[in-house]
Amino acid sequence: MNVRTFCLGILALGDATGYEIRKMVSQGPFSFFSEASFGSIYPALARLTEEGLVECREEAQSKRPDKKIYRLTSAGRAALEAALQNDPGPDRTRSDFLAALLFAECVAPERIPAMVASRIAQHRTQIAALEEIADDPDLSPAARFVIEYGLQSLKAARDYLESHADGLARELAGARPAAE
Amino acid sequence: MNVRTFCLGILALGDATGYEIRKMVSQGPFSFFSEASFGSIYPALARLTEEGLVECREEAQSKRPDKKIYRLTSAGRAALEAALQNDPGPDRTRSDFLAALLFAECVAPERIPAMVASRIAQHRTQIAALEEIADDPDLSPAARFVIEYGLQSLKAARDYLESHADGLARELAGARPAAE
DNA sequence: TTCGACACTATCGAGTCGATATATCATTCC
DNA sequence: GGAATGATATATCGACTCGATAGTGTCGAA
Repeated sequence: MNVRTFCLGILALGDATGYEIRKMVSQGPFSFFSEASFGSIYPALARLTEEGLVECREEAQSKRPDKKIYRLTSAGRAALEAALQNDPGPDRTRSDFLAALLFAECVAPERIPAMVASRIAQHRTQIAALEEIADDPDLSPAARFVIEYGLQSLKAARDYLESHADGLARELAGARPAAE
Repeated sequence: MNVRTFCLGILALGDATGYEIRKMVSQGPFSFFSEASFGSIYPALARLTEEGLVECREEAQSKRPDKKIYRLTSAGRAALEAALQNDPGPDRTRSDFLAALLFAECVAPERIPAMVASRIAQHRTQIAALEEIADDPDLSPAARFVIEYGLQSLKAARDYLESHADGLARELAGARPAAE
């Protein structure tokens, strides 16, 4: 799914500005499984407007810069439906942490325990943020499902780190006892 | 972590051709948390060679196209160590599936149960593939740790889908009973 | 009163993806 | 026997996306 389709989808949930779309992607219920920067959102919205899939009404505000509020057209809704027909590609996880672990093992193994500890903390923060979102009683069934899904896999990852960090440290230490 | 650093890291584990790097990224122990296409690997290797961080020896093969085997130089190893100093950014999961679920809810809710079912199948396949890799007794401690980590979070996701798919379907059906 | 956070727009260069091209051999299937 | 497929291996190109940056104004806090 490209940013284009993503914008269509978010606008299907309600009108929004580019700024709001960005906020949903980076903080809202979408935050843990998607990314999109202004550099892709604004051009996407511009092109979608050209093609008549979204409409834009400009709202001049006296106190702030103009708002451009985008709204899905019926052509846009049809395009979104079409895009949802083909089944979504596989999930892709990008983890610099795991990559760094593998590389560190052969370049700087002494750093590994600290890396794992720091990652556990990050996981806890992320879980807390998601749990806060999950508290909202107004979530739609699908939104709740998605958030719980993320929470479960995040917690599994955290639990794994917490219960196996020491084991890894021991193995690493054991493999190169001369280093100490 | 960019493809550049990624190549350095993989070469730290052993000499390789561009093709082999690609295979490790798309199939090996790296497959579930990283991606990189030829379009980024080859330019990265070329630049790394220019900069003296990797060396390339060409091996003319009679029956196949020439192999360009890349090897990390000591400068390359130093660069990798430096890159591993700054702690890795947060993990990012990109899930078109979850996005599609949220969008489908308001555009084509009747498709959701099929989408979930298809995703469960995909998860099982992915888990089986990872378990096969995990069977290798020669895995280094860190590699085993990384694979187990992936396996745990993948299984948690699968379990969640398996045990909550029906609930979601029921809620969806309940919310729009007139559709049936 | 200056500082930073927020709301809102937008662009640019560098990096990356996905498709495609080229070529040879091995295997498999009809 | 021959055709199709797929693995090994190289590499490029256009389109897309990221991350940084820039501008402009409000508001609250230090």
